[in-house]
Amino acid sequence: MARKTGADGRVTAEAILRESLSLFAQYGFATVSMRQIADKVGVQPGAIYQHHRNKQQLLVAVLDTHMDGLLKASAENQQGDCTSVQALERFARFHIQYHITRPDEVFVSYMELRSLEEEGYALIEGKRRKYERILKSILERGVSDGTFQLDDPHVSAMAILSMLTGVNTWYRSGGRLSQQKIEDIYTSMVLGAVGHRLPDTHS
Amino acid sequence: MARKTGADGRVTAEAILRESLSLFAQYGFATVSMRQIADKVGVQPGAIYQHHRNKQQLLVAVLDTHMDGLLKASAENQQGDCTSVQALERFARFHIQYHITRPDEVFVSYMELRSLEEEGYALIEGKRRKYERILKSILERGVSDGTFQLDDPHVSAMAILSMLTGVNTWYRSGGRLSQQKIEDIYTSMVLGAVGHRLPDTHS
DNA sequence: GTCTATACGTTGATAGAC
DNA sequence: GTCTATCAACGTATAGAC
Repeated sequence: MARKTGADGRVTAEAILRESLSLFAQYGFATVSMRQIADKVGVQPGAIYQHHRNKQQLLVAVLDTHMDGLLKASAENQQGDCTSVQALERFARFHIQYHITRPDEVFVSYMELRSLEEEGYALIEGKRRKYERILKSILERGVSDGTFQLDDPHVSAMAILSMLTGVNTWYRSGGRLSQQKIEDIYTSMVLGAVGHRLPDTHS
Repeated sequence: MARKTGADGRVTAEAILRESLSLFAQYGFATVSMRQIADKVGVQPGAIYQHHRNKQQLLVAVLDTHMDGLLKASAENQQGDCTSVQALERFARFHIQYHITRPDEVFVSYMELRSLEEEGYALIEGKRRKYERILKSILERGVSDGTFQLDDPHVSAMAILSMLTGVNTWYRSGGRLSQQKIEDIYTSMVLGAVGHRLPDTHS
């Protein structure tokens, strides 16, 4: 049969990433078939292989797109001079904002690390480490200028990231609390956890 | 061919749960086949259906076993009178100890919630909520007796649980830090996050 | 770039012998 | 309770026409 004339490759490419992300988030990478993705995009399964070598590379592309977006946005967020407390607060608010508004991307990025084979894992894990280092640097600065009290910047960074990213396990938009309020609570907890006191958020 | 004589059903049943857990942790529920499990156990695929109605019920059994163990151990840990600070510290140390020594169970319990169908999900989620409520109660007590400063016990409980459970994403036994030290660091961060100060853990 | 058609392995689950 | 044998459905990926 004839091919679909007038089809735009870039549109298809974007649709593949978008629908893959959505399906992976809903059912998990292992469960989703190339057929399902093709159906959602509106092409035949074989057409996906025009854009990605195989299913594994499709997953890598999805995760890599997310990590690049995160690193770029976080770099923009961290520019400008500020104290270590301000930097930590800014980081915490940024992280929550970015993650809370992208539940699918975040979910897939954390859940499907295990589905990555060696090469893709190294790529994504490298970018994740780069992001973690941003927070670790802030903590180290706060320790050396005496603002924060903590024993181990690396462990504290990991703990804080787990705590912040955890919002996504319970937050649903339109819930009891505004996004602003959630940011406030988490920021206050993060500052407390590193041994810094806010004047008083409890009133 | 003849059946394997002298086989003990209870031994097989335990082996199925044990090997399923291990395989689910390593490869993910969706990826693991009944054949793989049967191979590890040393039986034929059909034999598993003597113990579990289908693959889904096998997953439910694995997760339910974990949740029952967690709830039982946590109930034992929380008995006896103590202040709210002591209760929180005891909870934090318990949670880390329990989770850090059972990486597979914890990993599967968090990752495969999505693989549960309605009925099984309700069962497991109910037990998870029950566990969360233990921490929430401790926080509420600490707020009402003026020991903790926090705005929302529910959100704080979720944040603390994310932080504590997060140890499992980076901790590997035999690493740089002793388990005791890790407990100390996390406990100190938890107490800080709820607005309570330790004398000085930084020396 | 997209299509149809298809190769070919693997899946969950069942039937019936022992 | 375990075995062998088997089924129908579905998986990824490729080949070659248009």
